Amino acid sequence: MTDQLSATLSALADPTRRGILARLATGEATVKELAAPYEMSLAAVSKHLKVLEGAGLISRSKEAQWRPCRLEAGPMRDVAGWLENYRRFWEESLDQLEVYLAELQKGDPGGSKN
Amino acid sequence: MTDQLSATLSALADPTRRGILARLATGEATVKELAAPYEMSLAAVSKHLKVLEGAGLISRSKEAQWRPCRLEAGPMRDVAGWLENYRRFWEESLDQLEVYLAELQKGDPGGSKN
DNA sequence: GTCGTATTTAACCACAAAGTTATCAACTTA
DNA sequence: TAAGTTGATAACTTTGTGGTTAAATACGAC
Repeated sequence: MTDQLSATLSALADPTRRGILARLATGEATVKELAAPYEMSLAAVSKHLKVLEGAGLISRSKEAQWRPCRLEAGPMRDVAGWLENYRRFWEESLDQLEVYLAELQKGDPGGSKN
Repeated sequence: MTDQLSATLSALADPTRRGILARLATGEATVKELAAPYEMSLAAVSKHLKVLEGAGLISRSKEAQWRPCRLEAGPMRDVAGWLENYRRFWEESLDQLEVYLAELQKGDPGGSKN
């Protein structure tokens, strides 16, 4: 799992980490603040932050004894870009569903035109 | 990792599995065909396919002793949808970069207008 | 310097993931 | 029926992940 895209997807695959990102979308926050909504220990959240930082999804600054985190959405752009390769497939399948539904409504006159 | 989005992201986080999906984007393929590009055993690829199927990213039909796989891109749409929540952040950061570069070119007359 | 707060690190545990080889099952064909 | 092909499954090993508690670090306040 050495490549960047894998690291990003893997970081995003955890609901706790996605929750942290959602919180950071509203602005910077300290580790303690980020940990508040979760029942797990602060150490566990700290590890999640390390994963997110490793994937480049957050950055951390220093401010006295606090280490405020901020969202860095750059890597998500890469994911979105990769997904674009497949957009036509999920749109296509919608199209096919629409075609199917249309055929149903017409009473299927000529059902299989392929 | 019970939720659908986590399952999808986790399935996509593996480069072998993404390779398999890329191959399937060109059309249906059997397990053996999908395994050909990789050095790992057929059993390992079979497990990857199970993960992809579990995430709803592929479907498998039966055809004699073959089990041809096809791409099912539906779950990717959910990922793309989730990512949309963050698009403004990566676009915003690009904007800020552009602003910064523009200021540099102008020789920074009034550098910090915030 | 000591105390309290914020955060990280270390050591550990349980479990899941990714791979292996060997075996089994389903199907086609001779 | 026997043999070959395709694929899945079982048992196992290794490594990674997500969590724990306890100790260490960094800083501000007193």
